Amino acid sequence: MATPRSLRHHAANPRVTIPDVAARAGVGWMTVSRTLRQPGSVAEATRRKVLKAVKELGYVPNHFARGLLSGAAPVVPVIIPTLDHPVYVSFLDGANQVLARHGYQILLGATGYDRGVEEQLITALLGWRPEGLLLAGVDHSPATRKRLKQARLPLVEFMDLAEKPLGMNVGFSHFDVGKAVANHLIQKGYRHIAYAGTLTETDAKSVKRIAGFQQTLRENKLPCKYVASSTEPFSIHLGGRLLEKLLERNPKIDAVFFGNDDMAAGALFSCLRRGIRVPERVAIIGFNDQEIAGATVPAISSVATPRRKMGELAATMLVAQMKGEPVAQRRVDLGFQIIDRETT
Amino acid sequence: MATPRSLRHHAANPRVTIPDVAARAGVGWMTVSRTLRQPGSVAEATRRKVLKAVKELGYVPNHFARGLLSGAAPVVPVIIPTLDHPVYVSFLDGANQVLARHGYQILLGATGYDRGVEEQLITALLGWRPEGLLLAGVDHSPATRKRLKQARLPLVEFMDLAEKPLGMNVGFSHFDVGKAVANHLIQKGYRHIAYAGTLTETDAKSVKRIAGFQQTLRENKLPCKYVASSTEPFSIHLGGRLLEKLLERNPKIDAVFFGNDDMAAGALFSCLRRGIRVPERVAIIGFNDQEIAGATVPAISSVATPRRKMGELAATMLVAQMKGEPVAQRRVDLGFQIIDRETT
DNA sequence: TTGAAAGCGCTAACAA
DNA sequence: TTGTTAGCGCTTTCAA
Repeated sequence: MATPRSLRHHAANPRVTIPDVAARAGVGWMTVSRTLRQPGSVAEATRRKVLKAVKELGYVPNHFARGLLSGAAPVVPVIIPTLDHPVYVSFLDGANQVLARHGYQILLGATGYDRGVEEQLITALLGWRPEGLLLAGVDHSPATRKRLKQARLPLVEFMDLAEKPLGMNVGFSHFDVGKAVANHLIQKGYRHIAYAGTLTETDAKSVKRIAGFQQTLRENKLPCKYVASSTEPFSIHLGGRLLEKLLERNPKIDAVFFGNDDMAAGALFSCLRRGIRVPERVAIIGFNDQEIAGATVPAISSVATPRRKMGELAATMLVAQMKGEPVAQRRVDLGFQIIDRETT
Repeated sequence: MATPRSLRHHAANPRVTIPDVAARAGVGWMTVSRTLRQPGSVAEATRRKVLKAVKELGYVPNHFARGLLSGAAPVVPVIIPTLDHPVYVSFLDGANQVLARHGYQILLGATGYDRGVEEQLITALLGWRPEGLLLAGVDHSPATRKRLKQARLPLVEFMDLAEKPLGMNVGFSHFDVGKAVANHLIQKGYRHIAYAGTLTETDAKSVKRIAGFQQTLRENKLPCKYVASSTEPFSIHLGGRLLEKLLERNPKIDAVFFGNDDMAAGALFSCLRRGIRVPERVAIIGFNDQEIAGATVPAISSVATPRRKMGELAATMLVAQMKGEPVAQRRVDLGFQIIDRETT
């Protein structure tokens, strides 16, 4: 019986298989397979013939057949909310470096900050029987948690810290970031401190950052209700608009913590254009310490977060566990660092 | 015979299979398969039992088995030089949106601008029998070209324009960008015009851009040898250093075309810090029109390139061909646009 | 050093 | 409406 037509989505490539190579090389079926896997156990002349045929025909081993036998594929899904944020891209890049070096391929999944999508994505991706999984964030739907537990595969949650990680965990505490930034600004003498950002209610990490931030303000008897947020994706320009809105509504505001450096930079540029002095009139601090923060004039204060390193470490830990090696620490707090520059 | 142990890389998840589900649901083998594929052809009660078992066991269909039957997988490798460049990330994001919507998964490949790596990557990725392929650039090694021709699968080369594309092609002419920028600067009255960037000899697109740029200068009897380049990855700070080097070596230089906006911004910031007037003392123009270009004070002139749209279009064309639909235009020139702002 | 046979999980055809 | 059979491409074991 030929391949069922209904599954043949399209007139495809001439699927070269081992028998094809064998025919071409004038050798037996198994000889080809063996030449490819254990070249040593095949006569020199035979091997040369086989390799020649492989090359001529452009034979590429079919991962499906292998995967079906082994029950697992050298792929690692990386699930992030969006590619439209340099932080996740840096993570991805770091992880890719390490995974590629170990022969793993990345399957990309972007959830758009939607838990439903995350759930579907994970289910679909699990169908590839990946050896491991890299998952952004530590707050997932119950269904997702259950699925992941059932799958029982090596996995690393990253970008945030979990009390009870599903598998391994690499990140830092966003709540602590909020606290640290608030304390920093208070120490510097600011008293009317605002937060500006996006996804202030959707993204668990933002929520935690804001919670730590506001709690600290409250503990210091300072107003903590100055918040500007937007449902549109963050951008440099949005930062400017958010700052303008904030100052308009509450002229007393003297410092603003932005959800990331792009928005902080936009706020700074807006001030530059409108002649608002930074930090004299209003202080600005960003988040993530992207390169732009250290480059502007004046340079923007920020919070350094180790995202590339996080990617490398998460991948390294995952690889170790996939290979069955012991992993010393299953939960790593990478910390963060406040970078005090010219805008605070 | 059990699964061969040597292929079992590790103690893995308890691979739930259709027979497992069938046993749990107390129904036959095929009934489960059918419930999943054609729910209509199964009795209501049976179906409920099956779905219940599927849920309880956390069954996920094994893509390998399907792939083995159909000979192709709903995955699309996207091969780019690096994730460390916003342009490729935007493309990736655009492509991912479209591909995800059509049920395709992205397999990520980063070549690091290395043709050898590109070749290996493509070979490995072809083993997944992807239905299609997205490939950055149009300049590939002969071996790569041959492999791709043999594979005979739908593919789109993007980011640049090819005379003779391997498959489909979406991009714009980097040579023309170079010409246009040179003409623009000449028209504005600049006479000592430099290029600054990275990968000036490695990346075919840079090479073409510079060629068009220098040819135009030459045609206008202007010096065309002012070039500053670096082998390190581009960055905002590098832009500053490159500009400083250029002005030091050739004080006559009155305009610089940067290989991207990050470097242009770095150059601008450097000028701001050192009190060099832009554009009076030196004009600056970037490339790609990233958001930063329009946001700085003064705003940076640049060349707008349609990278997200390119990703969406490339993916759309690919999907069409993968589904066997006709594709009107197999080679699309998306063009570019010079954005004249305050730095030129 | 090479060949033969079995089976990984699933689905399409056919039969009941 | 459900069960049976065969086979996708490959690797492993066992036999020659």
